[in-house]
Amino acid sequence: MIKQRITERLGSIVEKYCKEKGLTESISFAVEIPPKNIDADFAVNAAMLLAKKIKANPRVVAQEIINIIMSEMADFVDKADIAGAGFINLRLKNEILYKELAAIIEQKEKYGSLASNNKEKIMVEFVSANPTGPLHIGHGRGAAIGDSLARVLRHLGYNVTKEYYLNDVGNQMQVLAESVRLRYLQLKGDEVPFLEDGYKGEYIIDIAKRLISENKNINAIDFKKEAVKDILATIENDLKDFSVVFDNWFSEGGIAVDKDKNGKTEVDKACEYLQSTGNAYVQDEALWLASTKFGDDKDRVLKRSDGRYTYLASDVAYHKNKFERGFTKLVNLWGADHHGYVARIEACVQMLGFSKEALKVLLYQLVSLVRNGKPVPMSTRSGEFVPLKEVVDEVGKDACRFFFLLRAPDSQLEFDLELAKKQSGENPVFYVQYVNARCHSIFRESQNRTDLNTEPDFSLLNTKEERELMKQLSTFCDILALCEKTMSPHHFTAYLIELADIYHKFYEKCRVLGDDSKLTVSRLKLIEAVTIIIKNGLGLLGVSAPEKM
RNA sequence: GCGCCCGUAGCUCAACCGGAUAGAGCGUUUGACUACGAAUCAAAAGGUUAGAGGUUCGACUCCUCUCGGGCGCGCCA
Repeated sequence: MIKQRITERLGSIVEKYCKEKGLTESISFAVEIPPKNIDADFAVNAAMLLAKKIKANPRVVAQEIINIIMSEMADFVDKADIAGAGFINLRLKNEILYKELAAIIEQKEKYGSLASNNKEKIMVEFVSANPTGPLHIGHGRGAAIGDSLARVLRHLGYNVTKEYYLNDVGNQMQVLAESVRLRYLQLKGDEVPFLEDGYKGEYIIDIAKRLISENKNINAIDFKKEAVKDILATIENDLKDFSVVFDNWFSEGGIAVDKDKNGKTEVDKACEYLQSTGNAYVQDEALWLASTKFGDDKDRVLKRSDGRYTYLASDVAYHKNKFERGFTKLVNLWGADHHGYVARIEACVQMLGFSKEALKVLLYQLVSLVRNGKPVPMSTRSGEFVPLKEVVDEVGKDACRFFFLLRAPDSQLEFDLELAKKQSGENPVFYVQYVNARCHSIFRESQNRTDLNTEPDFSLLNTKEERELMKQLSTFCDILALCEKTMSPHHFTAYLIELADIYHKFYEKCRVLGDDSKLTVSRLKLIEAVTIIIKNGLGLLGVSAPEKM
């Protein structure tokens, strides 16, 4: 928030300066956090950029801008000086930090929320794993990223819907049904061979066992329906244990199977619409999507020559449906193995009359598993996959989510199962949670004091450690903005680790419960703000903030 | 063969539109508990940012090429 305000005010100063120098347009400069060895709160590169434009000495330009800053932003800036090639380094007035501290304490969990001015309807679609087996660890990464992103966007005031797209039609469903049926027969004693490409997991046998225990006639059993029912229940439960709850589960059957009064499905209608607008055409008895018109490298089949639709046709109809439900921004979170699909779905969105920006496809790299130094294959059909549930049960939901969000989605993530199972301080989540526990321990201890019935005076918070702490607390909003800009919540893990680091240093140097009542009360307020930010930040990541550990 | 992503400390990874001495955690070494939780802190060691060239005041970041890893290239989902 502070950074944003500084940027705005500097913007008008720079603009004014540009006019004075006869430039027709202003420049876009950056306000940054300087490296740790520099004793300043913010660094501005405007002078260097301007110097280039007006062909002047950057340090001279910097001095001229500093003169304006010192006269126009005296309420904000304590000190401004030139460094290096022409950086303008600013030191904030402490009063600004005190004000921010007060805002955190007053607004609590609402701090940083912009609920009033932003109501855009956003859909975040993620996980969307086929209902053919339990979620594995790769789905977990998508779940953690998607859910946390949704939490961040909600905190920023967007009207967010989390949706799971359910591919409950198609070949794989037949294979699933057949897999269960064959297991059922085998359990009954028939020596039928199993499908080579069938689903070989133990859960298939469990489903068959349940069906046998219900003692129904085999002809009365809808194997597909029963299998999907059990598997979905498992998926939903595993997600719940991972603190992920969807607002909506969208069935592909609803658009590919269900028909309106004219006997048409939504997929039929979407394809007709594309044809009517010249974006789909018939060739070799198949219906093609002219996706090359919007940047794809080849056109794609929507309807095969035998009359069956492809998966893409359903997906077109699905995205059309999303827009029809009033969403103006769609976020799709896909595993990187689907990246070849991005171009064609972006083409679809444009064919449906929306801008390319209305859809954001986020790819996350797959998780590679290591167990005892050996890579673990992860195909759902191999029967050797590692379920999300197994890892969550062993390392805990908090550690698991934090771990997934520790890295940028673009990075391949190596998940060492043996390492993840170690429930020790090696996991950074404990380091962050420990801050909260320590603060609450002090709160409990402070109950024994009778002299704390006085108003805080923030101006007593003037050590280097306290100032660092207040600064870090005040950048919470900047991290929110960064997550929005990059559409990734992972910045919060780094932020919280840094906050924890600063807090622990503060803890060593500044005793909270001291002889001076006024100072004690002020520091109690400071660490109250710390607990608020830790709890908010961890909350955005779907991680708990225990008061005792 | 073509396309997308990645390559940063021993390991796993950060680095906010291109910015200052590239940062954390783990691991290693050495210190610190008779006041709020040592799940902590202080200090040390560890780097030609895969390689080569280019753009510029300035490149981990942008461009070109090479090498290496992952993934994708079907009238499958």
